This record gives sequence, structure tokens and C-alpha cells, in this order.
Amino acid sequence: MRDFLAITKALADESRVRATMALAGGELCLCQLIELLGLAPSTVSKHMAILHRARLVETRKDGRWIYYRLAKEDGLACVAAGLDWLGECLAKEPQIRLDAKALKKIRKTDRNELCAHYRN
Amino acid sequence: MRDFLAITKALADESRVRATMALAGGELCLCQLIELLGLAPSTVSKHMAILHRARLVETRKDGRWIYYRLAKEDGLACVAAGLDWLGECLAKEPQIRLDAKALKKIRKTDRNELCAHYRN
DNA sequence: CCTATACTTCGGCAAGTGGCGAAGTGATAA
DNA sequence: TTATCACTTCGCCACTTGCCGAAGTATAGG
Repeated sequence: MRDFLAITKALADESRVRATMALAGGELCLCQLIELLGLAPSTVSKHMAILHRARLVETRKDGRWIYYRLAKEDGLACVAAGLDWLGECLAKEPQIRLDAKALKKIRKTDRNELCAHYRN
Repeated sequence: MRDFLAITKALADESRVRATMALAGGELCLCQLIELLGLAPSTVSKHMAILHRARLVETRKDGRWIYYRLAKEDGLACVAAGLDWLGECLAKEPQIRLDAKALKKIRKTDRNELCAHYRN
């Protein structure tokens, strides 16, 4: 129950849902998610920590960068099914479409440039 | 997005999850849910209103009684899939098992008796 | 070493949520 | 009509949540 509620609580916020859907297109580092969501670094970090604690998202560290990805395979069955449900429900959602477009640019942009973007 | 978040927010509370799982066994009136959850009538009523607004639950009025049931068929595809997910994730959950046991007794009990139970 | 940087944690604030009891609503029953 | 009853709405309180900026942590580079 505790685990299940962690998942639903994690998915009960628009920013976290958008971040999760963004990761469906492949792993992203925090600065890319900051750029996508337009929130303060500390806020996005906290959101990702909540998704991580709910086991929806896993992390990979590479030098100073931390990459986030969906816990599709190696997680609980409940998590994988939840992510599938999320994808089905929101595939055609306008905001998610806009995010997908924005992500194409963000993925092409140099990460150093992205980080510099919100430092000023 | 708004609709989807209404669903996840509705399912991000233990009492509402328990109520939803309880309805998987068939419709129930408020007094039965009050007995199951052990909360004040006004609180349970508010919980059911949240589930109703999220389109997870439908209501049927019969005299002074209001029956709640899952919106399995006639709702959004997203809702039906969400309810399936819920069922799969929580079928073996201890609290849900206990609730199922308690519900057997509650369903057998006269509703007037149940209502009298929390009026005092 | 020291600096810069990518991210996290802390502290604080405004807004939202879950809980209750009291009052309100609408339908049955006397 | 009047009273009772099942449920809802209102008002209030404690607690949680989302947000930010400031301070802290850990890693790369000079």
C-alpha cells in the first residue's frame, strides 16, 4: 500500500507527470529537465527525488551529470504497468506534445549551454 | 491532463484507494463505507465526491440512500485502465484483504443498523 | 591546492489537503 | 405537517506540498 501510494502521489503533480513522460523518450539529465519544466533547479531536483523514491525513475551518475531514466524493466510490475497506463492516457495530451517538441531542441543543445542558461 | 491529474490525485490517498477497492466487490452506500473506513460521515462523503469528480465512481440514488459504484464500463478508457491497474497492484495487499473480510460482514448487516452505529 | 560546476539539502512561505463537528438539504415516515 | 434520517456542505484546524533562494556536497579542471 505504501509503495502504491508513493506511485500515485508521485503521479499526482503535473510537473512530475511531464518529467516522467519526457523520460519515455530516453534518459535526461537534470539541467535538461530544468529547461523543459522552467522551474528552479532545487524544485526539479526534489520532484525527481520523489519519482525516484516511488521507484518510477532510476539514476545514473556520469561525472558531474546525473541522468534520469524510467524504471521500466527492472522495477516492480506495478511500476511498469503504471508507466504504461500513463503513456496511454497522455500520449495525445497537448502539453505532452509541446514538451516532446521542446525536447527535440533540448536534446540537441549542448548541456553546458543549458546549465549556463539557468545560472543567470 | 486535468482529467488525468484528477484521477491520480484521487488515488493518492489511502482511504480513497480502500474505498475504490471496496467498490470492486459491488456497489455500497455511504454508511457502509463509513463503517469500513472508520471515519466521520462528512469525511467519507468528501472522499467519495473526489472519486466521483475524477469519474472513477458513479452514484445511484434510492430513497435516502446513495449507492456508489465503480465507473468501469461507461467511463473514459483512462479510468477503466486505471481501475484495472489498481486492482492488479493491490489485490494481495494486507489492508485490502482485511477490508474484503470486513465487507462480508458489512454487506450482511442491515443498513439501518450501520447508520445507527455512527450516530451515537 | 583552489575554483567552477551539477546537483541536493535546508529554511521559510503560501497554498492545498484531510480531518472533525455543526449546520444544511432532500426524501421517508409518523 | 412535523420529525427523522442519509448524506452533503461549511467553517475551522493541523499538517503536507510546491515553490524559491541560500547554503552544502561532490566531482572535474587548472
